[in-house]
Amino acid sequence: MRQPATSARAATPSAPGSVGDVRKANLVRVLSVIAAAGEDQRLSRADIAQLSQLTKASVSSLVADLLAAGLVIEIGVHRDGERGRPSVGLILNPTRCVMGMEINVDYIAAGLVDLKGKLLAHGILPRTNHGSTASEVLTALGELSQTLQEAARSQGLMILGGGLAVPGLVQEDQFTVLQAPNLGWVEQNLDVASLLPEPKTRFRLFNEANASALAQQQLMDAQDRDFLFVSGEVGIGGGLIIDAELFIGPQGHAGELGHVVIEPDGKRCSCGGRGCLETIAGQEAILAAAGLGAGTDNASRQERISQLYQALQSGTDVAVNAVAEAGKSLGVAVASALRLYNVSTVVFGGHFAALEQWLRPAMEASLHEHAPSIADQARLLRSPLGQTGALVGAARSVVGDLLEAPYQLVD
Amino acid sequence: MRQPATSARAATPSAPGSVGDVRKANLVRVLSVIAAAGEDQRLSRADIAQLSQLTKASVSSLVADLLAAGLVIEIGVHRDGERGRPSVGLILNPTRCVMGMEINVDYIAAGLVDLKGKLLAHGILPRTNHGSTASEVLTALGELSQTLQEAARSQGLMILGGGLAVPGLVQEDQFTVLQAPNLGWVEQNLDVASLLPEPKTRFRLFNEANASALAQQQLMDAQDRDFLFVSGEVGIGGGLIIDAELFIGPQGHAGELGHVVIEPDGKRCSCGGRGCLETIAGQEAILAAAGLGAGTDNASRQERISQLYQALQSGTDVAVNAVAEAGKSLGVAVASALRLYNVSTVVFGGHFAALEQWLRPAMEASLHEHAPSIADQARLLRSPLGQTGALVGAARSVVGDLLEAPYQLVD
DNA sequence: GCCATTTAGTTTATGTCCTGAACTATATTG
DNA sequence: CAATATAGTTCAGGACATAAACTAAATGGC
Repeated sequence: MRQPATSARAATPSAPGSVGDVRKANLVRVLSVIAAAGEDQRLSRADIAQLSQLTKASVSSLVADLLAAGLVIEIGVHRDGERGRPSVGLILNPTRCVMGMEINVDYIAAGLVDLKGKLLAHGILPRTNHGSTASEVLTALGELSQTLQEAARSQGLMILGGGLAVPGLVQEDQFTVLQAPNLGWVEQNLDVASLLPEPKTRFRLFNEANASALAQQQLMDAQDRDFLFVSGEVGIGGGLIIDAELFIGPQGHAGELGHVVIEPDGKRCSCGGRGCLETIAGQEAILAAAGLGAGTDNASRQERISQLYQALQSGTDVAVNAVAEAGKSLGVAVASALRLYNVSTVVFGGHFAALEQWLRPAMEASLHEHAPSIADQARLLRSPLGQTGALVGAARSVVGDLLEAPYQLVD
Repeated sequence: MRQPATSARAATPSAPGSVGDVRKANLVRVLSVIAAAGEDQRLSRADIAQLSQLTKASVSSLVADLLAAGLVIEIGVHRDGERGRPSVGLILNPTRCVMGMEINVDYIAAGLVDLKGKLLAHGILPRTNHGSTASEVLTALGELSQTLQEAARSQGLMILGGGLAVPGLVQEDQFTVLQAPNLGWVEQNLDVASLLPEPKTRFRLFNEANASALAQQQLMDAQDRDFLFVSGEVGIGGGLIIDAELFIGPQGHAGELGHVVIEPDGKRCSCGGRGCLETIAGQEAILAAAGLGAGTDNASRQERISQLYQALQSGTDVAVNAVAEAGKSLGVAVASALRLYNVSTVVFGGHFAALEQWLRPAMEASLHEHAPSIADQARLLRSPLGQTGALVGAARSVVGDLLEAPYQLVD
């Protein structure tokens, strides 16, 4: 069971090498040119020919297929003030979309993302998922999905596929969650068939940090082709983008920054190890260090987190120090990760984004202390992604798959 | 799914998408089938047609081009005991080769590697390169190369390209060594033009650990498509193979295991950081911990290393403990790296291979302590590569490039 | 108002390359 | 020596990109 390892993409058809493959490749080429166009840009066939290095004749023929497949539509345009025959604008079909979904510890979410990667509609439902079985959660998510499917119908949107993000290790090809300690799941098989209406063309399962990294990618400059996204949720996840592609490693679990060893003689971790980053910079670890550990005042985690922010705002030493300590450890983990991956940009999301002002000084100092030769080029960014980040990323990745295999939709 | 950055291969021609590209792809396909054949296997055109999924007609035509390019030769075969027209055997041209070279701290080396990846001839010249300028070392290497070129001439071998491995960070596209602290080099531009005879088709520069990883790959089972090679030389390098391709990261420096942070409050490292693996498990660190630090008895490093092995053989506590301590730290670094890369096989080369029996127990214990959930699946192997490893790997990689771009040689 | 100019897009002839089927070449078996 | 089996080549046909010619539809100058 060989997995496409580094990107989990439907690899270029490696079957025979016939002339037909050229057309497949060129369909992708044309489509990617159209997809890369700016928001209000309406490329003509002539523009595409120039950008894609194909001839006008080829482009016309390829575009005809894409129109037939419904991936692209024509928009008549009369360019004022210029001579010559006016061009016909071509854009990605705005009525085609993909459903993105997320199951997190404290909520479920779903939304519709168009072929441009824009979130058209979404719903977030608070829900305590820890302890629920997968099927219970999926039932709730299925209802949320139904609501969005109706919204899609009323707006004339066609749903072409779906992506689901969960906070844990996944085995994508079998729709299985291998481990999601924060959900209390071990080896849960997800029956995702009911989440989407027919005809879906593709459904994929993602780790939450990986999906968020994909969403973050959309927000970055086009030249930022490499970065590490660090997701501070209940656990600490990581998603790595290399050469503008998600790098997931041989079994799809690369980027697990939360279990990088920071203190060889440190505390026991939930993973069974010792001294992992999560034991110092995980949500519960920070809370505990700030004197707000589980059980304090019988408060829920949400309440304790609120208390933490209050304490930070008022400058309470124990809280400030707890976060600074986490920042120091994050700096160490980042130093090692940057060395191993050879990336120079790190984007922090989740509670790390929220804690930024208290985290950053210690983190930067630690990075300079432990890897001065790369610290100066390193960029540490705060992610603006909110609760919809993971679902958008999951959907966007499925959109990417569709755009890279348009011939599956061409008759 | 573009791939260039992660594998540094001559990417599939991403220019226009013409019918001619099909032929290029099919040339590669046919050639890779021939290259994948066993040592004594002589595939016929019919065999190739079956294995490559192409028709006999196509294969005949493609093979004709490969014969013309000199990459493949025919060997007449009469298969006894079978009916039908006998087949004509096809094998990679055994008279084509690539020169692999290495500059290390204590020696320079060069050798000829055929298209099958076999080392045909080689020379190793002890030389203290630390302190020499790049041009001095290259002059010496050029002489060694001349010797091998004469050997090649006398055996009728044609040299198609070359690869050079150095113990440091390289910028391949400019033939520049950015840093090689153990050679005392900073930003050295290598004038490699004189190292090879014309017509060379390709020359590449490698980090030593990366090149060794490529050589190790040749020794692994075909299904071992992912592993981390850890090279214990004067420094500690790493080479990562993902999905049977070298992963070098955005700037080509991924895998720097030597500067993973093991002890956040540890010793200052030569890289400027603190607590890096090299400060504990580097050659000098182990020697120092064993009471054989630089300057001891005015002995050279080679002599001190000999003393270390003697002390280990006789069970001297301080030496045994020094190596065990290094093993523990290696276990920590490996735990983090396996988590970040999601590979499960690690191969140890250089002095780590030599120290295996003293290193392994502590390393395994440490890995189980710090990452028990993955330690059981992890395989820690000892590399049998000797001093020719890096040069073979560098050459083999260039061979791979040639076999993946045969159309450059086809008229 | 008309014609030259300009740009968009289509049509057509051509060449490349793969495919499948027919065909040739060369062996073994009875 | 004929039947059979396997290897490899030849040839007609189709898919596709290309370049150049051609049609379509606007603007601008006179």
